[in-house]
Amino acid sequence: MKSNQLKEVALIQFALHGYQGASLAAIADEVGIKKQSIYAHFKNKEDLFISTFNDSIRNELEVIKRFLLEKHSLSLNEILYSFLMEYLDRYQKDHNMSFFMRTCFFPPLQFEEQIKSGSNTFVNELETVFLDVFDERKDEYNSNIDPDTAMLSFLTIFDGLLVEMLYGFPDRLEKRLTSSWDIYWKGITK
Amino acid sequence: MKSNQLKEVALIQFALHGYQGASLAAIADEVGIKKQSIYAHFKNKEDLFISTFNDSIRNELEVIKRFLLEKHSLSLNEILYSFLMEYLDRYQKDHNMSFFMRTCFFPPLQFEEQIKSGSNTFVNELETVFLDVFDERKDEYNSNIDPDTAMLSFLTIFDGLLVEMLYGFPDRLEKRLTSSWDIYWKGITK
DNA sequence: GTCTATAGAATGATAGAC
DNA sequence: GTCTATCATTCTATAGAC
Repeated sequence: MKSNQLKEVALIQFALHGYQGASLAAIADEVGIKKQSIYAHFKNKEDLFISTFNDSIRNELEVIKRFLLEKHSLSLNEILYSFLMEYLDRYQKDHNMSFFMRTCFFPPLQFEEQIKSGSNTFVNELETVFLDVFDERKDEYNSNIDPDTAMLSFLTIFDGLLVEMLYGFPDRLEKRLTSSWDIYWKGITK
Repeated sequence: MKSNQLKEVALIQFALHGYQGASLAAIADEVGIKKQSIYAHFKNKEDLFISTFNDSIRNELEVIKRFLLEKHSLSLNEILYSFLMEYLDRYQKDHNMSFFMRTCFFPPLQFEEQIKSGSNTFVNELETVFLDVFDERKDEYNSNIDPDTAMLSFLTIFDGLLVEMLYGFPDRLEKRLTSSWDIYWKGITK
């Protein structure tokens, strides 16, 4: 379907240049049609953008849930650490993360409310699925620590590593990952 | 000086709308001149942007160094925790952080190298000044932990909280701050 | 240093033929 | 559903008067 193809290309263009920086001409060009033909599939640029954003939320949650399902039989330590590594690695290959973060962190002001609502749904869902992980594995970390606390502090480190990834220095990211994990694991186990 | 005034307004416009989304007309308008008059102060839009960015790095480092100087007599625990709180609080009042993060995380592609060089300088300097803090206070946390590790994992949490701040839900940020701090402090002291 | 006038290109969008 | 033709608007930028 051509509208999906348009959304795929739009995702990359919006990720690279932002909403205002991405032009319909460039998107159409890469799909192999004229920019006017886009209007047969989407009402306007705003419509294309919001459709792309809604897809990207779904996609992002799906990737995370599939990961946790795959790793379900592993230990807490293995699940969490491999999640950090695999998710960070994905950034290089998949523009969905980049688009999603750019849009949530710095939304075009005319979409602010819609995007905030979407990102709120996303983070709530993310916290819920990770809380499950910590709830099911209470025997693998200090029993004095609330699962909610363990989950929230893990996700904060996750976000912090995303920032370092955005800065774009792989060596530094590597050092931050091992250091953060070292202190975090000490923190929830000792 | 009018060129400083232009940079101040440009900072806000770039922070809110990004490089492509901010127009010279809007910037000039807010300063009270015509857009053509900007060219008496800056060669072009790129020049205005890069000048604004270079100022913002200097400003950001200055704020951090001044903070650490002010709090120099406090304990490690107090310094780090108050840094997190005061820095996050500043985001609401000062567009410099917003502009700086937006530019470093998602640079306009034509400036990619210059911005990467600037952000590299910034993060290196940030790590250096915080390493000093940890080096001078080795008696306040577990002696088995390398100061570098303690510093890097602290800055990762700091970045993670910045992300939560960008999402824009103050209640959730508050919970993440207390949870992360709880686990982090356990991690470096026990 | 600021203004008016203007160029030249690109943008999002619409109308209508096929 | 895609095309050509076209429109209105906006954008960065330059030239030259004051």
